[in-house]
Amino acid sequence: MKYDPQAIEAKWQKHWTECGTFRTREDSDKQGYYCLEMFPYPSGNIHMGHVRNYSIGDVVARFKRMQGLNVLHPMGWDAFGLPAENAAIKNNTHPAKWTYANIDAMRAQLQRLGYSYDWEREVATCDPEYYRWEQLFFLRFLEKGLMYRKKAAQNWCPECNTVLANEQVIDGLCWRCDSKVEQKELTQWFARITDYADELLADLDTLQDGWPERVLSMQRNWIGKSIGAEIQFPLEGPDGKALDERITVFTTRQDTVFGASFMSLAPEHPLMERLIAGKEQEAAVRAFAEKTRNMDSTLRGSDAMEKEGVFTGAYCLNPFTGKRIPIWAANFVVADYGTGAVMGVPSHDARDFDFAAKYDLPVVMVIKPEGMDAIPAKMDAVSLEPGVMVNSGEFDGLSNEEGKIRIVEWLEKNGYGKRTVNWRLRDWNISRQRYWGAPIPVIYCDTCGMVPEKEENLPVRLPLDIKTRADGRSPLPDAPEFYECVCPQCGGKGRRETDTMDTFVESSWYFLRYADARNDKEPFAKAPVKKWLPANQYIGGVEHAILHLLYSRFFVKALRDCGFVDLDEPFANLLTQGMVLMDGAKMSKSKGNTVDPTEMIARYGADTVRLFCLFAAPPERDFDWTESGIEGSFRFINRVWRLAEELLGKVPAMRAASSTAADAATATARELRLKEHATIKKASADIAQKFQFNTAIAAVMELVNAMYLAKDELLADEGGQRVLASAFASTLTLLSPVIPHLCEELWQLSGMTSELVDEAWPAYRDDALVRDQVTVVVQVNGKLRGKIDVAADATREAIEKEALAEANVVKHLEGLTVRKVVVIPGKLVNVVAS
RNA sequence: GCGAGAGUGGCGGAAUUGGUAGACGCACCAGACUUAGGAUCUGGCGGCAUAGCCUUGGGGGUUCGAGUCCCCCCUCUCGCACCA
Repeated sequence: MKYDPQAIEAKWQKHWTECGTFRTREDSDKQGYYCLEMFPYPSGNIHMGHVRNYSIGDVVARFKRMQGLNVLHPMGWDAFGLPAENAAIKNNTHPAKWTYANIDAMRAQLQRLGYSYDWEREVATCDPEYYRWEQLFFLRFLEKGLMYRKKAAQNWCPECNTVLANEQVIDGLCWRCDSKVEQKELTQWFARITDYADELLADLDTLQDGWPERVLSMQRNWIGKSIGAEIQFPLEGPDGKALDERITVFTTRQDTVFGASFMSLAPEHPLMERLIAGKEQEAAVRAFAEKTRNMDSTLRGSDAMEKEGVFTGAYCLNPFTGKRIPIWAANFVVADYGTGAVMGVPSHDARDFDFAAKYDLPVVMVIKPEGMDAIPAKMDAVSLEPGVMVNSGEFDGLSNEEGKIRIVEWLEKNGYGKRTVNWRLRDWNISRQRYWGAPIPVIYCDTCGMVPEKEENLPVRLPLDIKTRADGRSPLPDAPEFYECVCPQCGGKGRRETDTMDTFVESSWYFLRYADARNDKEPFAKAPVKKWLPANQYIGGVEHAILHLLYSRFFVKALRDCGFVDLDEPFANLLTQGMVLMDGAKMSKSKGNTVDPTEMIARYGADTVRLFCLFAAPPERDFDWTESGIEGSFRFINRVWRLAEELLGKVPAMRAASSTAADAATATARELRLKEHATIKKASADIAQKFQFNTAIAAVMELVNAMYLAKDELLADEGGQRVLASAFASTLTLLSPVIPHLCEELWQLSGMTSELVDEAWPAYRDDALVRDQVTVVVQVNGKLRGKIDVAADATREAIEKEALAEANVVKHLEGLTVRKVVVIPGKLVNVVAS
């Protein structure tokens, strides 16, 4: 009988659906296990990246199930977002229609792969039954001050016609369409993620064991905590005395403050106008500021940009010494980091050193490196070494680390500054000027100002009977049927907010909704969330290392503080799977190097596609899709199929349980039985400890190879047949999470009345792993010279004696004196001789 | 510059954590079966001057023994960055 994956897979998929095999039981007394994969954007077609992601997840889910856990394995759709709108415009349809059709198509594709999802918990974020809860969260966040509106320069993508969060601007370009991002002054809604900066950073330590170091480090970088001080430099008045007005700088090197020889301000600094007004430098500074402003933002942030500055004509005073310090406008000072002002210490900062050299500013050493005798009169290079404070008045002689603390104490005592922490993280702009998103539930009223929508009026529905605009701009501001409303406060005429929420808001909590997906009274009840979260395993691409994974962590903490959950972190363990490449490059439509999973399934079946995705490389690494590679996986599956056919015809004992030592009477039978148990041991460890599916599969391949070699001999007697049957049953069990359809079919053909999905994961028997003879390798001075077979329980002395007698060993010892013999029983002997 | 990860056959990748380097698969070669083989089965397959020698990016070191541990260097990938 030919292996017919299409028929087999259809049969079992139908069976699983009809029996509700993968429906998660809330009433089970088994321990729960939440296996979560990043939900897809419903583009209409799954790609190989999805197949890889979800195949990994499915093996984990099925494996944990077989280990006796009650598994929650849900799937849903990240269904709002721009592509739907763009596609709708292009194809003259509606985003909702397009999206729901895509969801249907992709659901069918995922089902065709045989994934063990509980489809009854499916969520689509564009469903009002989903986003109504998000609007509720928004209102509660608003109440708590975690959402707020502010006017500021924002990242604006002219192509997408919307603002972008900082996290969505990559090298000055839009993350989605690669257009150059512009700055635009707008009033926008922000989530106060910076309130959680400290906790988001600190809690990364609790994820140390479960998350990849790479992701932790990326998040640390992004949050960007730096500890230092704010120092206030009074401006110099016309009489040379200090004014009340001060320039505040942020520095991490307050210990070098005595070496400050210039002050540099961002050209956009708010004090700038005042400083230059009426001075002879005024025109020059203006021109410089203009030039800097017009500079390409990507160029301004690059190494290539020349560091330039212009003297403003104004001075400030060092609060420690009263020394005059010239104030410069400098193009390298970033207006929105720190305070937009930097004290220039050329002696101990590389950039300041270059700047001082260029404009001939003084360079004074204030930190003398350890081991240096005299303070050099002139510094010809920057010094970044730790050391002892010099030229620093009362602080002379302190180590610079001690100095940091003492300087801060002085600042705080004298009112010239304080210890401070500066963050790179900025609040999350969640407003989007697009149509296909969740409406922000607030109303603007001429009398009352901004008024939150009443909770009982949720959801604020996104109107579906509305035509999208050809230019991509949101139709909502032109849709009175949407924005015209009654002010919830005064009953007067109100106007709804027409911005929608960033789709990353939806994906920041979908994993909570899965725990209680059909609840229509509240976003989720507390009990199921407590039961299932944090998710035991989260699996997805590393491209979300910052965006989605940081937002979700923030969201959970904010929900916790609003009383919705009792949870600090959403994902206990994270696996970031590698990309699927083709000819060394990421598969992409523009490069034309894609492989369509649907086509591969039609040709080989889902099991083969799953097998190849898992076997080709360890999950976290990228792998190259190759035609011959998937052929190899198909060949292996056929090999298992043929082996089954052969055994089914000849082995009456296929139904037998695990073979016994008595069955394994011959050497070949003993070897195969040992191999069976060794394979169980290795495959279990590879999957359980490291999700190394590739080596687990390789081990089973070895077992199959061994069965091929042994079968003719073992088929001869009943004991041998039982050993074969047992090994084959183990093969099916071990492979079932990877290629479930084939295994289930062969299990049934073997006469089993149970189903493999309900079988327990096999356990190996220690006694089956015991050998009476073992091979020990013999080295002479670390070089392999021979092998000996000895009894497994042979003494060290016996092994040593045997080793020294081995012919090739004897030859290599000729003329040498044995100095030492290292014996590792069961492994090797190393004869040290000279 | 800072941070993280990685460098092993023609290729994807293994190596029980200091103990036979190259499991398993791909590609390739040979044999068997066959009317046929792009099917299947069996075997071979790092390199070389082949009783042996060399070999895990390069160079040192520790050790009876190093892909694995330590030091120095090189290359690549990713993230952050005139960040004060």
